[in-house]
Amino acid sequence: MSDNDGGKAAAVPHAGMKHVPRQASRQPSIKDIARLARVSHPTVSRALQNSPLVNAETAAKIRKIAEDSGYRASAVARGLVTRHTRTIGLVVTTVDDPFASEVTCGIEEIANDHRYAVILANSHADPERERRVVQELAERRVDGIIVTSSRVGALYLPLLKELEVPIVLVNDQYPGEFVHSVMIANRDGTRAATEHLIELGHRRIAYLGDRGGYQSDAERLAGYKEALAAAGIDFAPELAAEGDGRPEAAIEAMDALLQLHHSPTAVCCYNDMTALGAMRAIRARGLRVPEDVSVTGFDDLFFAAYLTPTLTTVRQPMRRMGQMAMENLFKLMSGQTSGQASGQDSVVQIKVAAELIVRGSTGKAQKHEGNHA
Amino acid sequence: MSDNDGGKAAAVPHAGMKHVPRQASRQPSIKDIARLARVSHPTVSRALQNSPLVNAETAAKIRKIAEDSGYRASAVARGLVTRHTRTIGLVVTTVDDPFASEVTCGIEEIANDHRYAVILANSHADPERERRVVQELAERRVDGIIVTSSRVGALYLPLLKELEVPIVLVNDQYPGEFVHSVMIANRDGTRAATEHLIELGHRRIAYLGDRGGYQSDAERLAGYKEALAAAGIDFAPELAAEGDGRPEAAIEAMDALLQLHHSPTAVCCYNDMTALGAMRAIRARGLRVPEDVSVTGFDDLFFAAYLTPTLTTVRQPMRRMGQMAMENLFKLMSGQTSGQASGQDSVVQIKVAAELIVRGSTGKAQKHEGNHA
DNA sequence: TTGTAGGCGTTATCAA
DNA sequence: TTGATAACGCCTACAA
Repeated sequence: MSDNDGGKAAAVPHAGMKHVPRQASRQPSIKDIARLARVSHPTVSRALQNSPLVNAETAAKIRKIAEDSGYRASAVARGLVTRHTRTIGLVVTTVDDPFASEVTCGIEEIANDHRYAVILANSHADPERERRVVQELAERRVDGIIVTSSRVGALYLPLLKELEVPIVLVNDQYPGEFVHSVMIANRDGTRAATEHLIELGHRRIAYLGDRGGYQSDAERLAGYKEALAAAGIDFAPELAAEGDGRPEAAIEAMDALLQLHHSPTAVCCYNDMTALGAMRAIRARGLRVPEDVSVTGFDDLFFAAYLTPTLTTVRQPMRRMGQMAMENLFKLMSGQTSGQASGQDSVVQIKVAAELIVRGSTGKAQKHEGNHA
Repeated sequence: MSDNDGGKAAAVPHAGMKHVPRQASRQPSIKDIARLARVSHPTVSRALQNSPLVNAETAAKIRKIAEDSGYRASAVARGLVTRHTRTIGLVVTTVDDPFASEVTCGIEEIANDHRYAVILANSHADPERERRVVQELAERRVDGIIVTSSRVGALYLPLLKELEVPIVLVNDQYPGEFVHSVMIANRDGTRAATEHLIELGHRRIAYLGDRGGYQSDAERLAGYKEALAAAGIDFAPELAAEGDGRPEAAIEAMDALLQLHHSPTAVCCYNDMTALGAMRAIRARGLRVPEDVSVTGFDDLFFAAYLTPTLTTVRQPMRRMGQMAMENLFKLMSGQTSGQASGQDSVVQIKVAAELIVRGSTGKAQKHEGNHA
């Protein structure tokens, strides 16, 4: 008998049982069930997978026994032999960022539908840490990885090649054969927001960005510049400020803008969190939004419609983008297991449309405020 | 040779290689490394674990080879033999709830410090689904589970007994030997908030709760009632309304309160999201906060200090609570592996203090508004 | 200090 | 329809 425990399964702890309170008794294994049902373990395996090649009666009997004994097949053991874990890794800067948590929700939703588990890892926007967590995910043999707002960029390529795990990036991209992505139309978004401000008569418009060095920020800044250029307004470097994507830093940056000799009458923010800080800084100086300064955000987080005034912003379908990333990843994963060349020539880069939502934080420029310094 | 692949490791795919683009070549295994280093695989295992029982030179050589070949030990295989996965399961109602994401952050932080991975699962506040995801976590052989805002309550007990996995609940508790918890002092929190309103002269104070049936809500309602009773104010059932913990539902509920013949001059909300909706509803009727109606929240989410007016609320150290839950779980897990009776008589129920943060959304009651209907 | 042997709990591949 | 038997990749004795 090559059995591991010779019969002292959870159910029947005979032998040397002294008075051990609650022996950390193993969960029942497939062999325990097999013994109870008087069949071989492969049969149990088949029965539990509803294989047609097993007698209906014995299958029912087996399932009953398994049920009664609280048997739960070990995904660990299964993963070892099947070579896939039904697990994906998700790397976000930090989940307490509303953008990340919305995307995460979309991902989890689709993953869960397919009975995949999601391992969550925070990179804290630290490239080094990001690399480390990706490595750890690889050790855990995740079937795929999604990374949002990556900071690593080019550093990925060699790692990816090595990992041989499909990866999808959200709101970042890297021009390589291994990297697929889902991105919002950043440039279109801020261009639309800036055009809207221009239409309202603003000429002195600031851009309050993110110093994190994200591709998103570069693109949004570009969209802002495009709109200015199209309207014949010179880009004023002193009007391009930087926060870190969170309200606190935005306050400082906005305050500095307001202290400029010829301060802006409108500000196009990198995202809604930044806009939150900008609005606060504006009010702190006794100015009003939008009468004195108009503000636009980006993301359309849940609170945007609840602020006073409500926030004009560029909507990003975050949850949907998460879903798309996950669906995309599933495609890649199935393509890979089916022995296909892992989508070398089918790099998918999905671009999602951005939508300007006009609300109360933007208004007409004051007449008396000029257009040149 | 009992080797699995007879030498055709990732490095040397000889034999029948036709023109297969990129053979899904296995990641190198410990045996591959052993062969390359001309030692046995246990030696490799030891070297990689920095075991002192291996010659320093050979260890170095082995590590170099492992490094060069991109070897990453399989956590799956390791988990199978060590019987623990260095993985914990986290069940939240939904990660896009700011409270949940803050808690999640704290958990992930501590887990990551210990090189544990976190599997994220959303219950969507559905007891059935909650049970299902917990089962799945068990199949994946997580070493522990944390559940926030559980809806299952009593249903857990039998399941837990069966699972034999340590569990920690956040903001819910169940009086059983298997369930440990970290909770905020709900009752103290709303009592303090309500007392604050009473001190401001309010007598007609509403409570805007959560119909989800959470223990938190019951406790917060109790705290509100306590404060009223202490001040000799009768509890008016018509002033106890219910939302669902999100702004939209709160708008409706608040609006109904405002339509009461003798409407409230202040409202104590279940949480900040609810307060967000309440404030909007108040404004929608042309009333002002706090001049006409004062509002208090609960949680102190990031946006509370950025609203206009800023929100008076009960602070809950969410991230810290997540950390505590995780630290607690680690204690339970180590106690278990060390062969202890899994903490039967050491059920830990941590109660965290709530702190009232007074800001701008609460003000003195108007003189002309009476105190009885 | 190193190697041999065995087992962790599954699924897969054969025969029977 | 079922049962032996062999992996999967690692770790842990125990032996050398």
